Amino acid sequence: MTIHIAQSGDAALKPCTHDYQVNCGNCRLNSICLPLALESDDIQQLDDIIQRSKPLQKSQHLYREGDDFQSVFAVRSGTLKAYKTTDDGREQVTGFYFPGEILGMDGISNNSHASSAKALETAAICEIPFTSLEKLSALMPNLQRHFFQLMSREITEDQQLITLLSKNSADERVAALMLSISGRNARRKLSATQFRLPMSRVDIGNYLGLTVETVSRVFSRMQKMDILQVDNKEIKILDADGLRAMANLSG
Amino acid sequence: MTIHIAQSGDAALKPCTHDYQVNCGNCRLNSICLPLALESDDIQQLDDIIQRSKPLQKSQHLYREGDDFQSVFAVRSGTLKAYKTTDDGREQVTGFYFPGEILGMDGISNNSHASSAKALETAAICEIPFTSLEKLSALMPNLQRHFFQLMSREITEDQQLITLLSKNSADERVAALMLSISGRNARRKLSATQFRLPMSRVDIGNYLGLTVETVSRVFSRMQKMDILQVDNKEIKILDADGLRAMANLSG
DNA sequence: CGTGCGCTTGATAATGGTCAAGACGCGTGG
DNA sequence: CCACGCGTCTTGACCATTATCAAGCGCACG
Repeated sequence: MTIHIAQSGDAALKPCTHDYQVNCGNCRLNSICLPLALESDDIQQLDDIIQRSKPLQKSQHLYREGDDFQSVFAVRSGTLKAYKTTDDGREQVTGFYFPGEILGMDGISNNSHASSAKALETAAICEIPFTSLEKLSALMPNLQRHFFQLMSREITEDQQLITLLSKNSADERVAALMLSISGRNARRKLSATQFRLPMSRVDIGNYLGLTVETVSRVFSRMQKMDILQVDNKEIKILDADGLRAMANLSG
Repeated sequence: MTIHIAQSGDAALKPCTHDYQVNCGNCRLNSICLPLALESDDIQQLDDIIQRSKPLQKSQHLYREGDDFQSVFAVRSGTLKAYKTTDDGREQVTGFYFPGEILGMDGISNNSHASSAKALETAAICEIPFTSLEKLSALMPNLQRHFFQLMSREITEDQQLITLLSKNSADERVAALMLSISGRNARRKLSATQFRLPMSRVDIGNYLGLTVETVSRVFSRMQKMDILQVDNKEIKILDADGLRAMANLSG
């Protein structure tokens, strides 16, 4: 994320160049991203259709609700949120996307994005033009299978969230989100117990169907119970079992 | 559904035969179901992989959470609910499936069904073995595209439900469900204003994240406001605009 | 050094849950 | 055909959780 600091002066003048070496073959995320389950020849073909442009700055949009759907996107670094705006102006966050995760698949059904996606911090993105992906999928059964699986996972994750919103208390919801982020960190070989939240309390509330105040109160409560150590966005899980107990997850 | 009444005696003895004539080509649902967007030659090929077995009786399961995933299913008649059971025994209904709709796609990601599906009334089902569908998709770009779109639609619908659960009041949730059922009826050329609910109040509550009592109270309120006429499961929409206003939907 | 935004905390209010009782409908069996 | 019993639905009274409103804190940034 901070690769450019030394030369940020001229990076503003011309497209950045450090991405030349990044490809699916050497990306450290390729074991959890789209290339998963592909042979190296196939990875090369996938790589050929992927477009890497310059990083998204914090609060920039990757796409907006209603935009024509052209591509799905893989997060290489940084974090994004996907959200819909209700017509009375409130915001429903439908997901947070960490490195190695794919977003934009909700645009396929109508050839138009059903939600907006915005960077929560500087983010590098791989763009995968969908028509190319479709053609490639028809040729590479493993890729087709994997993409079906990715979409299916999006469905099951949405259903998890549905259950969470419909059946769980404020404490349980926040605990579940903390566990989810912890698990996704672990998948990327980062600390499962200590991390910085990329999103604001408002975003958390809009994701979990709670108000900022409630989210804040839950964090305070967890801190008082010595389950979490909360310092603004810095989170340290002190009692993972306690957190799991608090989440009281369904399955 | 009642085709067999005259000969139900021998239907119990051997497999029913009236299904012989049903195929994707002549199914009256083919304009809203999987064959949509296929040429008639292609429809024939799709038809060849589809299996039609004897109807599911009310409250029988089509599949259960954790079952091996083999197929996705299209509803030909009747209605099903998909649901997950939380480990404290409560039930989260994740969707209702009417004729022409596809279910089971949440099983693709782990090769195991992430939810259970149960018939709310006698239901005829088309079973589509997934490996065959995958192979066929690789050969028929339109089919691949259409299936991607179906999965994407499932995602956007789940996200609608997420927003509903997270942002809307009990009144709004029930109104939105009534409008959804009304619209799906219209798509099948049935009455948009008068229909019989196939699901119980409990199911509605478990879908909308409400208790039975609240659902019942909302129906009473709507009746009092002359928006709906409710006679147990028989619903008549008296004031569609009022209902839309009450739903206060986001988009 | 002020201004603003994000976060926290407190007091109060409302929505929906819980508990309880009764009505209605339906299938079963006498 | 009616009585019974069970499951589903409705209605009421009360309560709990979370939203709302309001105020204050702290940090970043101009």
